[in-house]
Amino acid sequence: MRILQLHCDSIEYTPTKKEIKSAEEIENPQTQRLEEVVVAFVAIEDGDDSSVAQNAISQIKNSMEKIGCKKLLLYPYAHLSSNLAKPFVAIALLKEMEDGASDLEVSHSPFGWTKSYNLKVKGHPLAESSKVVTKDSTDSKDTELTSEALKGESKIRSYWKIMSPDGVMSNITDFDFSNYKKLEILAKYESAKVRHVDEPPPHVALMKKMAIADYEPASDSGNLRFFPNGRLIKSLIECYVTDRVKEYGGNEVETPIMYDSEHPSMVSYFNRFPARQYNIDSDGKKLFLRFAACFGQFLMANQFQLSHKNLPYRLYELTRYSFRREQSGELVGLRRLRAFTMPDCHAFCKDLEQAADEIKVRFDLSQSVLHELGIDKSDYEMAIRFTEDYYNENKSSIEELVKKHNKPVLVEMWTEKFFYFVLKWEFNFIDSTGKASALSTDQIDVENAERYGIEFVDENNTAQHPIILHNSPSGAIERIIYVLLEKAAKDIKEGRKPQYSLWLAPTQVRVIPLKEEFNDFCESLVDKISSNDIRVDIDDRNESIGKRIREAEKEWIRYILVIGDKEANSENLSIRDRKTGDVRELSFDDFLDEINKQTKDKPFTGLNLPKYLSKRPQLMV
RNA sequence: GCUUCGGUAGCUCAGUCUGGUAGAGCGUUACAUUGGUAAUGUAAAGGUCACGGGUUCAGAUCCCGUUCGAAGCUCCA
Repeated sequence: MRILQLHCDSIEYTPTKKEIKSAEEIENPQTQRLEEVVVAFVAIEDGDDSSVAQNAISQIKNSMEKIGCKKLLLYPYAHLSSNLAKPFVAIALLKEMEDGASDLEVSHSPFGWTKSYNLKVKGHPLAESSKVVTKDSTDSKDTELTSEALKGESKIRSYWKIMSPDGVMSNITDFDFSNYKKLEILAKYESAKVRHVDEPPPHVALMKKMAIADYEPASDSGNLRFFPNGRLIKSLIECYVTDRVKEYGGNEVETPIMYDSEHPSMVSYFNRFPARQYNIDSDGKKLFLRFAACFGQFLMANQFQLSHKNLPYRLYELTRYSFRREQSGELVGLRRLRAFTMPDCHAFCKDLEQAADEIKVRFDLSQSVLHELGIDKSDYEMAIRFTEDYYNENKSSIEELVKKHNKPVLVEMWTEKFFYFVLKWEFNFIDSTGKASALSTDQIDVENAERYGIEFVDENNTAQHPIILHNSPSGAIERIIYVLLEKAAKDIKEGRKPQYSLWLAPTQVRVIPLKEEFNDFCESLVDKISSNDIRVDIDDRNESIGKRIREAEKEWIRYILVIGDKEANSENLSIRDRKTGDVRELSFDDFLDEINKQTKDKPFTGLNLPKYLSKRPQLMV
């Protein structure tokens, strides 16, 4: 950071025009005049951080004390350096310096504007000085860039409670958890931050063994690859969630995966929520990979002409991918990734009342989607967080959500609004190692409509900012697969057969010819079955019948048809049902019915592997 | 990101403490076998012991660094 400090009789400056896109918004670009003031021209350089800003402001304050001046103007002045920091960093640090001098009469001239100015510098020896403050010259115990938002977060004050379905709140220490063990884990996990695990989560081995997904060493950590089985499962889940959101009223859109971090909306957002994101330098443009679908949808909604009659209006996108550069130590299998697929549905509502109605609809949608994916209420615990003010004014609508869940929920009450939302709920899956992971979530956002300039015209023909809800009905798709695999691992551990929901099974029916001479018969049988939208394959390998059945079992294939003389000459099919382990006789049509009943209302896609096992490479053991 | 532990055949792992010819099972390939509801038999191929450096007559083994993974911490808009 470079500073030119001048003790002036007076300064007069006039903002004339914005120099960069991310220039600070100002109310009135009028001429400002200050008298008996220290003007600090400041250039914030690449690499400067919070510690540099603190150091700089304390040096300025020191010298001001010497000359006995109480008035400070921070004047962002790019021309002192050729190695400037990114604007959003600069704005944050400037703000931090201003806050650090709140005991003085302090102000700053607008950032990012061309200004004309006129100043009269005093004639005493200490009137002019320059300073260079760098990280090296600063005691750098805090090397991370700490913005106001991050510092604010550590200062957040909140109270943890448990709310029963009847709306009664109790302290965590008073609540009887004996019937709610998982809620107790969540409560301890969140509030006391108690975590101890000494084994890797079992889904990591399963995702490889079942040839679903694996780490890709040639990429960055947390960027997985999905094998044909995994792609098929993921694709079906993606389709299903999208279908359900569209049915609810979401309009699917597609937006870019990278954004300009110097775009004004981003600057303001980053200033509030500095992210760990992937950055890309492209021809001098500072791009970042999106970490949510919010930007794309908000920037799009900004262009829409909205009337109160259009609301609630719902936009939806399934991001493949969202990127978050999570700390390397936090990445695990399919639970926590750096690149993940996230359904994200925003509802623009005209006021808090409409938002409270809308959030109920989405709450039901989320529970229903999870249920159909194979995740029941008993598998997750609900947490709800809100500001004290929101609670006092909307008590009954909060209680209604808790009542819908019909189990006690973890409550976090914030004394102030720290984030952009006033309420947030989420469903947390607790795995066998006691780790909590959020699945579905919804938020009531009262800030971003203004930040992104989203407006609707109300009944009185006045422009207003809508309230925005942020719902992911399922949470990340990878995380859904993680939950399904963790549940399967639990089944294995407790002696039950793990299984896929039939609509998600990579192979639904396997046909095994007893001898080569039945291959033709099997071929036509398989064609007949697959023409009814069923994923069926043929194990034509030269292996014993026992071995081929065993391998089908290991792949969790629900139905096995062994074809020999008896079957080739029979009207009926002999079906080995893995669920029971028995062999049943069924007519072809009854068999189709049985399958269709289980896959009804679910998306279908064809077999994603070679039809013949003899043509299939082994991907994983 | 920090601390700790780990990386040996395609996979799962022994061997490392105590330095001296690279091991097993599964899988793969070939041949035989044509089966009746959870593993047919025989044989073969397959390894710069993660990468780079050091100590030593000699390093998978001991030491240092890097990288990837795991657990804990921190974090999760």
